[in-house]
Amino acid sequence: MTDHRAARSADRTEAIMRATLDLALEAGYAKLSIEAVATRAGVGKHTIYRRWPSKGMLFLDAVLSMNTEDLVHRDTGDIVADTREVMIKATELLTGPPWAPLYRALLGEAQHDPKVAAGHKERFIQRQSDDFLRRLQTAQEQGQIASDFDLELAMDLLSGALYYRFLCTQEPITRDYIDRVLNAAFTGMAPRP
Amino acid sequence: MTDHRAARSADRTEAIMRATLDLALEAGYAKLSIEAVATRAGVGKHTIYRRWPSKGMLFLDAVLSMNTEDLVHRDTGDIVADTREVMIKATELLTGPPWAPLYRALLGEAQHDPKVAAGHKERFIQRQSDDFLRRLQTAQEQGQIASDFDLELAMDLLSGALYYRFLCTQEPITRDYIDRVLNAAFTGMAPRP
DNA sequence: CCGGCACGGCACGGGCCGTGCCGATCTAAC
DNA sequence: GTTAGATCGGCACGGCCCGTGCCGTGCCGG
Repeated sequence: MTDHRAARSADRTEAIMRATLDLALEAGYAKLSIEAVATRAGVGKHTIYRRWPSKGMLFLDAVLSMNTEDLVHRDTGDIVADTREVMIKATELLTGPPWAPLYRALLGEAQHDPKVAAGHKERFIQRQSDDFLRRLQTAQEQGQIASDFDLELAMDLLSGALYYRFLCTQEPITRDYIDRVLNAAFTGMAPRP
Repeated sequence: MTDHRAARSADRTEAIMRATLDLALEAGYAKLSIEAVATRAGVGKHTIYRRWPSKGMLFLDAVLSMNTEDLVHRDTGDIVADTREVMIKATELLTGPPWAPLYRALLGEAQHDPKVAAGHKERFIQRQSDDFLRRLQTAQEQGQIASDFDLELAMDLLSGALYYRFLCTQEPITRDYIDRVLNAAFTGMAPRP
């Protein structure tokens, strides 16, 4: 049966990604080596090189195999509340254990490897942005966002503040901070008469 | 004379950092090795290890040895124009040749090495933020920014959008984009009656 | 029964790590 | 002037990991 062959192959792939995440959590991404992954997964190095072209792409697949189905914007009619909900969930997921060091290492690797950067953008950022943009459009049509406001820029402002904290200042992102970001982005810096 | 000793030492330090930048520009940070730097600088490996604890910290010093004196906010009385000027200068400096790949690699390394992250934050981010915050306070006192607006958040919104583009989506940051960011941050997303 | 295919295991040359040791050079103290 | 100390470049080492061959095995499809 071909099913058996495919199933065996999928099992191996999953075992390799599992071993990758385990080792990365134990010793850090810097210490991660193909040899160690192969040994941990009970697999020959060829079996890894046959599936992934580099350590970065393997790590990308491993990290993105996590469940992100619940990072979807609901539509309760309140754009601020719905956005806040997803921002909190995303922050807790990506900057809390166990994913914080993994996601941080992934973004770090993306700065060194363009293929990892492209994969992350296409398979994670893009996916979240599309969903977010759809929700923003609905809100704009309902008059909850200024009709001439650039929605792509809204995403950059909101996401940017969180990523800036995560990647540059590396300070904790609290719920209070998220509230302040939302409030600031909606009210704007300009003085109100 | 002690001057001679200190001068020789400083010369070596500078030669090592120079060789580091040269090699990083030629072959990329990933290919950078202490051995190659030592050979290029005409120096023993010990001389490098005596000065820096890791490749990351050497690279941090090398990159930060660039001139950033001109990234200072002027005060012409127009906060938008002054901010725009620095945002453009900073973007051209950090995302254009020859510093783009170097600064990108530095941020990538900062995700793997906490000491590099701390050094970058303390010696670059903090320096820029302090200057920016001072200029924002003046503007707020003059009524160009809403009196109750969180100025730290203003920096996160403006800087965040640029860093998000640079590190996550890796799309070009044009002057038009900077203008749109400024405009969006000042007007806010909320509908205006 | 046999052909092919993916596999685990092993070994290889090569590169770089971080660390010792050596001899040369220069400084500072006596 | 001589000597003790510090710093240097050069060299070599064991160790780790890279990416790639090769071999023998077991499982599937024909």
